[in-house]
Amino acid sequence: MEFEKLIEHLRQKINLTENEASIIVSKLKSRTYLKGQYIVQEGDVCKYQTFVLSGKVRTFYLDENGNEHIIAFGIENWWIGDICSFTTQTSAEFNTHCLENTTVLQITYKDMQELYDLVPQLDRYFRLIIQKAYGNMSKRIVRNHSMSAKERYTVFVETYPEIVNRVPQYMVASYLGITKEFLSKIRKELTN
Amino acid sequence: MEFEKLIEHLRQKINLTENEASIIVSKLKSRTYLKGQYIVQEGDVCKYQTFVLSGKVRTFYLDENGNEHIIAFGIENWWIGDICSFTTQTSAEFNTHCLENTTVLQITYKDMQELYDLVPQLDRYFRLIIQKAYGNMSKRIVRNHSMSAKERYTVFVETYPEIVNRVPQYMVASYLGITKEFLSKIRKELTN
DNA sequence: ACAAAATGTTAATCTACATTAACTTCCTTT
DNA sequence: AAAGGAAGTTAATGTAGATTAACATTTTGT
Repeated sequence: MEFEKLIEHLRQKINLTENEASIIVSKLKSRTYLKGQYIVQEGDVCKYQTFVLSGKVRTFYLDENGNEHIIAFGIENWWIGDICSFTTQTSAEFNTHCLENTTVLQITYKDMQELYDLVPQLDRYFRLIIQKAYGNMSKRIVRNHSMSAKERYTVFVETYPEIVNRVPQYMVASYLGITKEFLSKIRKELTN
Repeated sequence: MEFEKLIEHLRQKINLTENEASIIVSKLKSRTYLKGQYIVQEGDVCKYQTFVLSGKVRTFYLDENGNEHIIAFGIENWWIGDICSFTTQTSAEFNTHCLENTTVLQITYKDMQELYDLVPQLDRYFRLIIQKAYGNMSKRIVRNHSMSAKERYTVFVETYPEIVNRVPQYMVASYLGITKEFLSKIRKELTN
């Protein structure tokens, strides 16, 4: 069943008794969003910790000039949303938007706090997950400062081949922090 | 005593019994590094989780052209080092270098794993710490993509006034991802 | 107190990438 | 299958910030 997919995912990092697994399952809600719908909107509080079962989303910031800046993509088996907003239950600065019909599992803030007390291993699981994400963010900052746009694009293609082919090019450009026109030029140079 | 400073710090986020506190204290080693010494060097494995009691450090990446890119500063009450290297016990890509004589508390990788089992609240503590750091990193990426260097400098000055005045300007420039010459120009414009 | 090193400034020139705008191709809806 | 919108391309021009190099100032070690 679909809840099992998350439990399996958790068990790659932590041990869970059957009882603990069923406690977690009891807090999960499954939901499907349609392409174009928002899971989190800027200004709202991010209500759920959200795990993607299938589909594809992007998390982006909208600046004062109305330009989008993509912070992250999210596909199968990724946790998504505005972590900052969720953990502090304050209004979100970021938007999480579905690029396809997307099926997710969600846990409310209150349930999540209870879960952390009922299943302490979840503290460990999320510590491990976020440690890794933090390491990746650090490296992304370094790359932004030390590499040219062309090099960054090449690294992105190698790191996330499954994303490059599934999202519009202009979103890859936004993720890399360049314009779609410049990415287009880079791609032309790379094919020659 | 100096170990108490860390315990107090932990108790701002989690509850610790006297027994748990003394278990943690039993794993701590205090050490002083001199100005100019390295706590972590690129290529070595980051051996310790390190908490700064006093002093000041920077963590930077050295690119292939020999340019430094500062990822983070670290002062009193901050955890520092190369998280990626520590958590995977693989060789570090980053260097952590003392800008002043710096006194720290350190826990080895092995002791840290034992501590997580003996004091499960530590999983929570580090989850909370890293969640926050991750949120800050996300915002830093957004600012790098959406704001001019002048705006980023202004935000930096407002956010970390205690750092701006205590580190050389060229390091602030490196942290912001610009050259020292350009930062000099920005500062001149801002004083007019 | 002095010399040497580290840090900071200025200004000219250069370049990676942005902006604009016109055009093409692809995708969706009916 | 036609039409309209979304996505991608091309090319000219503009600009934020890099590079270089010479010089000024501050800090440090002896």
